[in-house]
Amino acid sequence: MLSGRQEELLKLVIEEYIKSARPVGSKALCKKLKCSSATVRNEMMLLEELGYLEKTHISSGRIPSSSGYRYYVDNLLEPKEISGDDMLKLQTIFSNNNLVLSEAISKSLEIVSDITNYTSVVLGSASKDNNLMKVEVVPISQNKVIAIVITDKGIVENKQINLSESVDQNELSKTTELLNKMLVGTPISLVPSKLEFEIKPIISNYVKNYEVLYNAFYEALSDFTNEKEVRFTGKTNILKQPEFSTVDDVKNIISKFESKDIVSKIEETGNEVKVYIGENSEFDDNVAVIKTKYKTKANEGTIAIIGPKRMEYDRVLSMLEYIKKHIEEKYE
Amino acid sequence: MLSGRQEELLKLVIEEYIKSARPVGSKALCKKLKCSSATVRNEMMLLEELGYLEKTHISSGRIPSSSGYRYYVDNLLEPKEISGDDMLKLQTIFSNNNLVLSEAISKSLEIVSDITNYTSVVLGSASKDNNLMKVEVVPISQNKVIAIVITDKGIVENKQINLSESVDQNELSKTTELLNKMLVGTPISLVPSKLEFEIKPIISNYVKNYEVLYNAFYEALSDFTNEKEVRFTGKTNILKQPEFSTVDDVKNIISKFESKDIVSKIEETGNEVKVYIGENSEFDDNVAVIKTKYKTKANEGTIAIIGPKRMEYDRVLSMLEYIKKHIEEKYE
DNA sequence: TTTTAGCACTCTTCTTAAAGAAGTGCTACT
DNA sequence: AGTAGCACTTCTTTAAGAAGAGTGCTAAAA
Repeated sequence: MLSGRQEELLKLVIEEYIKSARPVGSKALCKKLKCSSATVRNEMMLLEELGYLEKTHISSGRIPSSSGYRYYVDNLLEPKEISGDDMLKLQTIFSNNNLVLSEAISKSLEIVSDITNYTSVVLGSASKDNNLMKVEVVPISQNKVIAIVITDKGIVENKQINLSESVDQNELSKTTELLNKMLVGTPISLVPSKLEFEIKPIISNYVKNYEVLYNAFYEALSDFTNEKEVRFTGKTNILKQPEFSTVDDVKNIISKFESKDIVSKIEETGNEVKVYIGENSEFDDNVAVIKTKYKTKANEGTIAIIGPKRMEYDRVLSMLEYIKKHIEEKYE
Repeated sequence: MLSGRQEELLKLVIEEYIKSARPVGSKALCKKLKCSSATVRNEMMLLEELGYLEKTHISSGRIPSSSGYRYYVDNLLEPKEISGDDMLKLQTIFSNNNLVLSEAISKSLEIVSDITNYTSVVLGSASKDNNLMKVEVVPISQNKVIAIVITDKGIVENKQINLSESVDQNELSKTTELLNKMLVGTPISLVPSKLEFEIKPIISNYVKNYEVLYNAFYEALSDFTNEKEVRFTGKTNILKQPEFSTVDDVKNIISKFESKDIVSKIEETGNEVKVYIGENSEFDDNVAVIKTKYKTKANEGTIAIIGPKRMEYDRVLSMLEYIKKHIEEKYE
């Protein structure tokens, strides 16, 4: 357990480092702690032994370690209200009634990204408790049809299908009718198995190209579950941070942004706004990720801010909380 | 006009520089030109005076200037057939009949990007000569409907609409019916004005929420014309090129990739495969862009490869030509 | 027992110098 | 016209020294 002064010191070091991005020396903190630099040094040694502070080299000032930040976020950060300025900017989004959910999310994260110079990510995903509302098959030429699937939450997916032979108009509408009759109201996740085991046996008798149609629907439906859209804003913002000052750092972080498994790395399951620091972020040792899941009736997904470990935690936390709350209220 | 030997020399310098990425000295070319380094130097001076070669400093070897590359591409590049290996890889795409246009394009450019280590861009855009095939309005809750627009080229757009008051089911289907009757077959570009001037007067009498519906359709339709999708592959590939060795170079090029007006910078109007070098590329002084427009019945757009000026022009040219040709044939 | 002053020490950063390499331009010769 | 030779320029690398920042430790003061 840290003493009051040690906590105070840790806090000062971190906040100073967040501002300046350079190691903090003992002298700089004398006045604020009302003691001499020697005393500060002694305390710093202790904090270093405990793993909260580090040195970049033997005679440098101190920088916070990942667990230093961790301690700071968990224990030292007073639950700060969102600042008036920041709130004002976000309000322009949530007071606009013409925006649909995805726009509101994108735009509000854009604001965060702009004013903080960090990078934001939205991981949109259609929630799995969509129910099928309507199926439509529209022929657009001799051997091309479009399968359209609409859910009760207002999500529309479509898939173009090339048929090997031309399909009879009648067969098509019969199929569609049947599909609608049997599928409307079914949770999307159950549709594929229903297609396979309940509908296929009935319909395969009198529709020649059933296989093809089946596949097309299968693909259109899999877009709901598989395809999680990732939207970045301000990918280059984070490069303005002084921690990315070498070519390799920059290349490294950029290629992480582009990497295929970004989804699994960003996706959040918890319901609170959480802070992941460094190694802990699963993303990159040199960044912190603040993220949360949002959940409305129609959708759920993750919103995240990626910044240097030396990040304005309180500010970002309060903004993300504000956004999450308003999204969930407004699009409930 | 350049002498035979001068052309030969220019070609050798460029090809050597493309391989090595370092200034080419006179000694390196003696054997190939069967003369002494002094002679090579004399010719080099001449080529420098003509603006085709440059020095990085007073006693360095030569590197090609933008107009050097230009001359090379326009006059020295024998129209090279695509190499067997490259062709083989691309054939896997075009022999697959399950791919729709946009997938085929993306995947083939992915291949180019992978094997060349340059960055590729696809600028997809629904062609304007889509005709409206079907309009659908699906209510999903009390005061939410989805407007769906389908064209004869198989493009589907949808827009969710929040209605201020709940809409009568009957009114909705009447409206939809009318819209279909009057709009089917209309070129997409003409739909808005038709909506405004022909349909509005008729319908506004007996549908309360006509304004809202109108706006929704308007927005769904504008997605066809406005929204040009930009898809990059291998954004980080180009960073492997040695010309991007300083932080600023990297940051600079990355932020160009992210910039808003990327569309206008990449979009190509010409029908051939064209090469833009350096300043000429409109994109960045340090890159070359090879691009062409593709055009099928349903779509048109631009495909482009962005690489260093020191790019394997012949290879990329032949691959892009191959891709363009096969796309246009296959999806004609 | 806690705090402080003082000092030697370490490591970084900046500047300068010197040595080596690469390659040119020019002159004079073939 | 082509070539050999050489002085010259510039870059790159390495080394060395000086200045600056900040530490850890010791011993004295509170």
